[in-house]
Amino acid sequence: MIVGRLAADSIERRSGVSLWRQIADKILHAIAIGDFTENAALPPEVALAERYGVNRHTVRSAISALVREGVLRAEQGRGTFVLSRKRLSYPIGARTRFSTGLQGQTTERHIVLLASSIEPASQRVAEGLGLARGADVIRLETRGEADGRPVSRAAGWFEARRFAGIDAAMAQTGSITASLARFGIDDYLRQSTVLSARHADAADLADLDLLPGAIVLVTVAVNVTPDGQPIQFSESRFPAERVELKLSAL
Amino acid sequence: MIVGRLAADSIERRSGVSLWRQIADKILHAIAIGDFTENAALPPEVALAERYGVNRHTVRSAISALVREGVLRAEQGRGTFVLSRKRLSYPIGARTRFSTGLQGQTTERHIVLLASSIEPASQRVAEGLGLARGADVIRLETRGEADGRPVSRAAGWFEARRFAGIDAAMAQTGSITASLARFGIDDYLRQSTVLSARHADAADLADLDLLPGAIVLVTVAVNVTPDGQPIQFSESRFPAERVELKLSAL
DNA sequence: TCAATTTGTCTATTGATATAGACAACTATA
DNA sequence: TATAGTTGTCTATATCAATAGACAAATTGA
Repeated sequence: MIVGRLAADSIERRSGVSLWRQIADKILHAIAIGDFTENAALPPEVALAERYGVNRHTVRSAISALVREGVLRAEQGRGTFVLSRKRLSYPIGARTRFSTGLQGQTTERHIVLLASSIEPASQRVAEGLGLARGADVIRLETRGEADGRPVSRAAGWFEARRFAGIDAAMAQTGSITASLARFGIDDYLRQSTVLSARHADAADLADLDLLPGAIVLVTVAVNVTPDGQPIQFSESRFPAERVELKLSAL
Repeated sequence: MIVGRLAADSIERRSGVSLWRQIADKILHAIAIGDFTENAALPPEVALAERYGVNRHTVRSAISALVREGVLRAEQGRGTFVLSRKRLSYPIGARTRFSTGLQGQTTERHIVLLASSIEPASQRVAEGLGLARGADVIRLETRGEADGRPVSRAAGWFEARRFAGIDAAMAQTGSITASLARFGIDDYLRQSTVLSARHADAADLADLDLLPGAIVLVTVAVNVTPDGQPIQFSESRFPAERVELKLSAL
C-alpha cells in the first residue's frame, strides 16, 4: 500500500552535499508537506533508487539516517514506514505565546530552562534593548518541546536591573509570560523580527537533537511593552524539518 | 590588514555535507552578518585551516567555490578579499511591495516576468484563492533582481476569469501593484504567510544563480483585497545567503 | 506451501573528498 | 634587493561516497 508522492526533480552531484543527504532531505520535505502521512509506506528502495537515478545503496544510506533520527521505521520484508507527523506550524505574531500557539497541533508542550547567566550586553543586544553596550543583562537559555521533541532553542536577554530574579521565576513557572507578569508586565508585543536560515552548527545539533546537515530557521526579535519600551531581545532557532513559521497579524 | 571574525565553532564530519561546503557556508554567514565588510581581507588560508581543524586544501576548495560564485576575489601574493555586500533585508508586512521595500539598500531593483501560463488550479492554489479545484488560473513566474543579482524567485496565481490579461500588464509594467491597478485594485493586503527553509533544488540553482548546497527561504502567501477577497496566491523563494526577511506589521 | 516482494548483508570497484608535504609565483615592505 | 607572507600548483595517499551485483532473511498473499 503506497500512498503519497515524491518530487521527481533531480539531485545535484559534486555539490558538496552528498546524494544520500539530499535524498533524505527530499523524503523529510515530502513528509513535512503531507505527501506521506503517519504510518504510510515509502516506495520500495529500488523504486526510489530509480526515481532519483542513484544506486539502491545510496537510497539505503538516506533511509538509515532517517531511521536513526526517528523519522522512519524499516521492517524487513514489509517496507519502510513513516513514524513522525507533519511539520508543526509555529505562529509568529504580535501576541503569540509558545504554548497557546501550538494548541491543537500537539498534545503536550513546554519550555525547559537550560541555563541562565548575567553578562555584559553585546552590541546587538544593547541596541535591541536600548541599553548602553556592556550594561548587565540576564540571559535565559531555553528549549521548547512539543510531544517530547525539541522544536525550538532560544536565548533571551533582559535588562538585569529591572528583571532581577527572572531566571528563578522562569525555572519555577516554565513560562516567559508568567515570569514577566511577576514584574508587572501583563502584556507585551513583538516589535520586530528578522528571519534567516542556515545549516545547523554543532550547538544546534546537540540542542535540537538533529543530524548533521540539517537546516535551522533563525529569528531575531525584540519584545516591547504596549507603550514601546523594550523588554526582551531574543534569538531563536527552529529545526526546518520539524517546524514552519506561520506569520499572523503583527 | 585583517578585519572581522569567523565563528570558532567546529564543523561536522561524516554529515553528508562536505567540509569545504560547511566552511563556505560559514564564510558566507560571516559576510552576511557584517563580520567582513566589502573589500575586507579574509584570514590567510593557513589560519583558516588551523581554526577549523582542516587541511589548507580543504579551505581552498571552499574559497574557490565562493570565488566562482562571485563572493570572493583571490589575489596571488596579496590575499583573498570580500566582493559582495551584506545580506539584503527583505521586508514582509501587510502592505510591503517589492521595490519600495528595498529602497535605501540597493541602487537598482526590478522584477522580470519569466513566463506566464493558464492552468487548472491545484489543490492548494484553489484553497488559497477560494476557487474550485481545477478552475482556470493564470500563473506568473517572476524573478526579483537588485543591483543585478537575483534576490527572489516567485510564482503567483490569479483567477483567470477576473484577471485575464494580467500577464500582458505585468510584462509591460514590471510591477504586480501596477498590474492589479488596471483591474481596479488599488490596495491589497497580505493575509497569511507560511515560512520554511530547505536546500536549493535544481530549479532554484538555475533561477537564483546559486551553487549546489545553498539554502533557500520559502514563503507561501495569500494576498487579499481590504475586504478580504483573495486575489493572489504566491510561492516565493529567497537565497538565504543573500536575503534575510524582516517581518514588519502585518 | 510456494512465489513474489521487500529489507538486510556481503564483496568489490570507482570517483569524490580530505590530508600531507613540497615548492613555485606573486606582493609588499624592510 | 632580500625576505616574509601570501596564493597557486603539483604529487601522493587515505577515507568517504556511490555504484554494481549477488544472495540471505522476513513478510505477504495466492
